[in-house]
Amino acid sequence: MVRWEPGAAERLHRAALDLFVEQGFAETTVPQITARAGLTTRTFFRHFADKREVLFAGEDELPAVVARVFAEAAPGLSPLDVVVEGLADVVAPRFDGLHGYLTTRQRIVESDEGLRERELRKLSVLREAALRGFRDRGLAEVEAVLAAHVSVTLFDVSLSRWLEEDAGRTLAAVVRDTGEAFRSVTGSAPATGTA
Amino acid sequence: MVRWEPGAAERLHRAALDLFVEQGFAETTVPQITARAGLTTRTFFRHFADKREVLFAGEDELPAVVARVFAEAAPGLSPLDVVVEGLADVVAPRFDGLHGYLTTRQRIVESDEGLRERELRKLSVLREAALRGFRDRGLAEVEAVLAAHVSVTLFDVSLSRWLEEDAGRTLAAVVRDTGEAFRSVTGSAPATGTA
DNA sequence: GAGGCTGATGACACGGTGTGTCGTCAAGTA
DNA sequence: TACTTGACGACACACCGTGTCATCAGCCTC
Repeated sequence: MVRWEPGAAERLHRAALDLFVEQGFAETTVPQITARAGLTTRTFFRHFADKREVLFAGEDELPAVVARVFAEAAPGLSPLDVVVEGLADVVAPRFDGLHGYLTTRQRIVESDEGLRERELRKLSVLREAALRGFRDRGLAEVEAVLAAHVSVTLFDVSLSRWLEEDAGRTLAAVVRDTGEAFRSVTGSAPATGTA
Repeated sequence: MVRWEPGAAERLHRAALDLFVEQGFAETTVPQITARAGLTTRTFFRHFADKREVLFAGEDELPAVVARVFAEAAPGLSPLDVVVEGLADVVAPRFDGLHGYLTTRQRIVESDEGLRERELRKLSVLREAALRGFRDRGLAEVEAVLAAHVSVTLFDVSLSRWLEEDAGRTLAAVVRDTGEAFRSVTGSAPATGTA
């Protein structure tokens, strides 16, 4: 006989999400989550650093994905091309099946200041990964920093736009579209990519 | 005879900053701060929403400054020129006398994850102010969003660079320099401003 | 298969955060 | 003098997050 039901982390995750949707994030306490999952409060904090972290589980792998973007980028591309092509080809496909989940998740995050803070911090971790990538490509420090900011901007804006759309387009398509809008608003030269 | 010494908020602010420098942010408790300021714990939370907010007091006025940037921007300028000129002429002068204070403040913020989260959230409030400004200038939604992101990037990067420098340059000079670097890394057309 | 090890969980205590509520009292106002 | 307004003290309290130790199923080893 098993002493505990398996999959504690996943049960906590589902219980937490259900409660966040039912009654709001701030109004949900950790004891409520663990009661629904059949565990103790202490166990919750063994799986998640804090209450907010439930909504960001599994995002730890994204920096590695960013690293792969730079590993696979052609040598001659401009910084902007690296970002747009990398986001569209490497990053975006990882999100395509998650439109539904990410939409409800987004609604929860936007309902709470603390969650928005955490989300911005997660994006800044991605920015640091991109910064390393641009440094390795030989960009000067200031330019690498700026390129990293632009990368995260394009990712963030593209994801937001994609989630606002009911369905239809892929995230990759939105990324390319957002990239064009970026070139337009900054007066940048058109893509030099291997179109 | 006065019942309480005046300037409770400022006393709390000074006591908190001193303690943060002496023993670190996380290691400092609110009761420690209020004891040093000669007040009670409850009173601390009447002046600051939470412990972190001590380090962001007085920044509530920045969105209004951003609004002024757009109110004073010449009609024909490109989005990038609006940002660079506005930051250099309107925003930067407000910081010039604060290099010393902002440096120690920055050191504290960088020492704590929670503080970095809060700082990013404050920047995103500025971004929303810039977004309204670009919308009012008639930019399409996507382009306004991207321009707002770029604005905050230039502000954030410029401020960081300025604080890293010992002294010498004004923040406005760093802003213009960062703007040039941005044009370089994104392949943008040079400034069309009233040089 | 007996013993030992490991890893996840329960149980308990505890300091710190942030809020609700009520009482107190100086200062301003009529 | 009487009333009102703030700012603060005092107290209680729920929740957050952590440290610590006991427990016990499953696995490994000999």
